[in-house]
Amino acid sequence: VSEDRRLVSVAIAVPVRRLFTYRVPETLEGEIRPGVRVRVPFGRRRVEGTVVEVGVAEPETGRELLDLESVLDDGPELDPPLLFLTRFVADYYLCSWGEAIESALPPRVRRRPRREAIGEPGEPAPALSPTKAQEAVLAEILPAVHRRAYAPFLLFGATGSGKTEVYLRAAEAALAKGRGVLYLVPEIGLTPLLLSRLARRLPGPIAVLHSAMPAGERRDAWERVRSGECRVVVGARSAVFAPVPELGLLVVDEEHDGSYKQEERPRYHARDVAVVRARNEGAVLVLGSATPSLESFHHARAGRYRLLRLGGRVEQRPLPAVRIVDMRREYRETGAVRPVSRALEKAVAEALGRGEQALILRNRRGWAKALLCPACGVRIGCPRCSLSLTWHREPGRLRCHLCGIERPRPGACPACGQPELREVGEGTERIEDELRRLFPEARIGRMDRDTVRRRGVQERLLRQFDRGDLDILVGTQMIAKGHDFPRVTLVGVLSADHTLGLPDFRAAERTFQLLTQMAGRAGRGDRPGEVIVQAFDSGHPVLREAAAQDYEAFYEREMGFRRALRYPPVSGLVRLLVVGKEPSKARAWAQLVAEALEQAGENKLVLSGPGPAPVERIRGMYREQILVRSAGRRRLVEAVSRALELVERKVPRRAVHVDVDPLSVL
DNA sequence: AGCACGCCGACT
DNA sequence: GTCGGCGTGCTC
Repeated sequence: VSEDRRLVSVAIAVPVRRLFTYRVPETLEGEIRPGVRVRVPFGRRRVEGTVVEVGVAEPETGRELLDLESVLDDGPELDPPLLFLTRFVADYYLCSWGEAIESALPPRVRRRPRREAIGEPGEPAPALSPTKAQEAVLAEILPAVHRRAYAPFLLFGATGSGKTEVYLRAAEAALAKGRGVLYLVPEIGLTPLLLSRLARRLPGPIAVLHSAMPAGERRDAWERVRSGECRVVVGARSAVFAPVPELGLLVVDEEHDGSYKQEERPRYHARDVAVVRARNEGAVLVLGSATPSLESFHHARAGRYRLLRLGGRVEQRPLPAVRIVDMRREYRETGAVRPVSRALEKAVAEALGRGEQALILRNRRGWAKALLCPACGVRIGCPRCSLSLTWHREPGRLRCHLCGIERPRPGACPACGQPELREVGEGTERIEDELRRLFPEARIGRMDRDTVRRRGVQERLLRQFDRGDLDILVGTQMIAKGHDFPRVTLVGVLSADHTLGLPDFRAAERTFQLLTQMAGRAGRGDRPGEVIVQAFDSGHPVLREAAAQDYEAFYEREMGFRRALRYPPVSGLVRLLVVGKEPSKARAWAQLVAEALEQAGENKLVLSGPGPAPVERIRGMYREQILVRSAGRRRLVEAVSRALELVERKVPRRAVHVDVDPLSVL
């Protein structure tokens, strides 16, 4: 097998985990090197790809190799560190290298007008003098920035403890050393407030990278980063691939946030990619959170990250008082099922009376989760999914939250003809209505996926609430993140325990994070805050730990459970979903996949399933789930990879969905 | 992912 | 008799 300078490996964005070999025509030889984007003939079409290796062996296909068609001169090229990083993504998350590269590149656009970066246009920043706690933390981070070597930190600090100031000072230090800064935030965290704060504090223009940005703008920002014009990048998930030259500092704010995980191929976790990138490129890594993921805290405990604690709130503001209301008792004592307890009603009234604001969380949208026939027990379900339809009073339709299908509300039970259907499981619409009834004078806003569907509505709601034009804001978890409302002194959480019952190993972790985040919303101004948590299972330890804001108690107890059941972070986890239109086919294929896993894992893997996924059917497709666990994550992924090769001929490729390190197994 | 081939049901 | 449904297979 001889190598030939004129043969190259090309990565193409198809879900086939292999590379394709092409011949380089003499005319293009000078331009070809790894990372270059090319156009190639591929089957009956022509596609774009990326040269990943020059001088490779001829593959053993009897046929003549095809020529590269052209080099995309306007296309970007990836530098070696980024090529290496995308290769890691492909190997670890089991996608093709081409798919990984595709998700790292900005969108291709034709003509693009230059747009302005977020520059220095604002007045220079009032550099706050750091608190004692911030100084102590910076005393660890800054020397690492000067050393110019990989150094990972977990910055553990409550909401309002001043993490951003720490990031800013670390960024200043990195920039002063001539190195670039990559600052990742969750989807929702890219607020104008944060951007202006960064722009006013850091020298030079800042690039913003976010997949919701128009293609042209994203492309411009990307070019500015690659050219070195912008040495600070702020962005969401995909910005982890920003082509920052000489990366010195990588910040992952709110590292526990689920939006860092991409829920489509390639299913990468930007935080975990960030860790690999920082290590590869010798950068300082700062993961920040008030409620670290169990993964990150576990790594810190094991000494893989340096744990830095940032103590109490700045300006010595007290933590809010958290009260848990037992809704079973409430029901016994009042004899009525009211979504708002007497205690919460009283507290809202008092807050409004003082001219203060209330934030009410109900993590479920719509009016009623389901319509139930009281005579025969039938529930109106989605025709394509194994899930009930949610009643939305606005616009007066039943809607499936999984597939989006809409139905009119039947006048009577479709099974027995009983005319009255009962509404069960109240959502934000219903809560808003209830609050309007209880507080007819109050100005009430609702923020959930239904009300913010139109562009700009979310910003408007937040602005109104911030200005004091609203007294109460009701909403789903989107009200929990990233906003600082100084006039909020009361936070109410309804059915705080409903997510605890989900058949998902991260249910408790997510509930704890949400409650802690919500508690952090109360009393950020000079007035103390109050949090009222309503729950049926009011004695649940997660609620008590969240009420006490005791992360470490939660961590220790939850780790006991993860250890016992061998769930992450104690063990690596891969989820395979085998999907088929017919349940018998899905089952048979899943069985074959499971057998291949046993074989490829040499019986060292722990398998759960195959069995029906918790949501058995979505969009008419039956879903069989297999969970695979093993102590060594890399070994686990390799075994899954081998198993997939083993079933290549027996199970249709499209039927198998693989999720490495899934956030949820629902 | 595309894109083609190929084999079974309702139409001009 | 054809149009077209989507299962299966391949892409240097």
